[in-house]
Amino acid sequence: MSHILGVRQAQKQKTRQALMDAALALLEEQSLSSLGLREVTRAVGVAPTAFYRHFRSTADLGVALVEEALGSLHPMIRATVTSADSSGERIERAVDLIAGHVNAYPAHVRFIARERHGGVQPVREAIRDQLGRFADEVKAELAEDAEAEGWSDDDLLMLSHLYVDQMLITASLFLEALEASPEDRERVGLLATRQMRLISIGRRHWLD
Amino acid sequence: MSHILGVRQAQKQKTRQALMDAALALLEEQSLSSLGLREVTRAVGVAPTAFYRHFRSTADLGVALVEEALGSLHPMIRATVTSADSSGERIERAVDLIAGHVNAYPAHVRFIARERHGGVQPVREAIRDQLGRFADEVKAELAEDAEAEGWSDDDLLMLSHLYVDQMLITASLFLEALEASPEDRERVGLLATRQMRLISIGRRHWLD
DNA sequence: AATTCCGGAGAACAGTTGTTAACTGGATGA
DNA sequence: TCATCCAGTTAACAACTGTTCTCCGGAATT
Repeated sequence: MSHILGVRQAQKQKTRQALMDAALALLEEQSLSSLGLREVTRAVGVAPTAFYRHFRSTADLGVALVEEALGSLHPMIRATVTSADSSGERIERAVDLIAGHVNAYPAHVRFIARERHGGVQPVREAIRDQLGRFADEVKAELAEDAEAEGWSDDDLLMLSHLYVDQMLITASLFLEALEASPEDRERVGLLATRQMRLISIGRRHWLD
Repeated sequence: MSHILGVRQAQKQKTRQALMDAALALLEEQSLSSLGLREVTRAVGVAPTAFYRHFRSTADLGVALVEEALGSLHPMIRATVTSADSSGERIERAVDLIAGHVNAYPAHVRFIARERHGGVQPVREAIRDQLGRFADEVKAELAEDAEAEGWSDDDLLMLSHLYVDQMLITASLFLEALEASPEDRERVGLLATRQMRLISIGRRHWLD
């Protein structure tokens, strides 16, 4: 996977990552469409023109951030949804996964929630594509379940989107509760768990 | 309700509304956090300083837009959720209401979807408050239903939030499909209907 | 009819923005 | 070792931003 990079390429990737990190930090208090290129380079400590060595524009940077934020998440989602044990345990595992991810990468989660409907079209599209892939993968997992007997492809995808959207809503709620009391965060977890459970109950009786 | 305004106050409200309309139009291609005050006044055709006669800042304008976009929606939601006939018909009515509203006020819907998780805190809070009120009202309607027998207040509110979030997701999908083919828009409607139906099925079997 | 009020205009302010061009100096490959 | 490459720098550009202060003219009040 990892090539042995020369000193030059390593340095380039380092500043590129620094630009992305700085942007992500700045985006906690604004939207991508108001993020200035000079603002980012100033935070990193490089000249404004250095930005162009890595990105064509801040929108371009945003697309790269989408890849960073969601690209590595696919195996985790698959692993979480798979799990052949009880449905209740699967839900708890999913909620815990989300809570843990929000704790570990709050800026990434905030960025995705913010720019999913944000003012920069290419970024919206990148997020939509990634979420669409999530839905496809969840669908593939659901299809292998015994409960999927008799379900049409269309209905499976419908349910998958419901789950994916619910995951995002839950992540956003955990994010809001990040600086709140532990009891509040626990309450968010319980709320999300019950909502997922209700959806799963609907799934179980869908074919009645 | 409506006072008879003097010429002066009428003119003031007129330019205030013009500022809000221009801002809403400009926000179709960017986020509020990048909306400049001069940009808005230029679009209206007034001096930049005139802006301050109406709003302290663009964030302030945003809060006013939230009120305009969501404030008048409460009675509609109540009326749609009430309706004592079949659950299936109620869902279809709700989806139609959403589709119609998106067609009638696309810029408002886009604004809410965009700024709900956007970069301007006061606006986020204003939207959160309004959506919270929606959830409370939906909950009150659900509580009067016969199916609410044995439901805890907490579970009713859980379900209400699920419904409200689902409405927003649906509105956002309709928005994306606004310029798509009529078949695509119909597909969005069917998807949303089935998702709402699945949630309603989950509701029916919640107490099992 | 005389006075106050006030929404909007005008000019000016110091800072900021994206983008260009030409450059430097160390890593790279022959 | 020497020529090439290229990430990052410096300087300059016109255009733009939010905000202040001063002023105007017509509506509102007395």
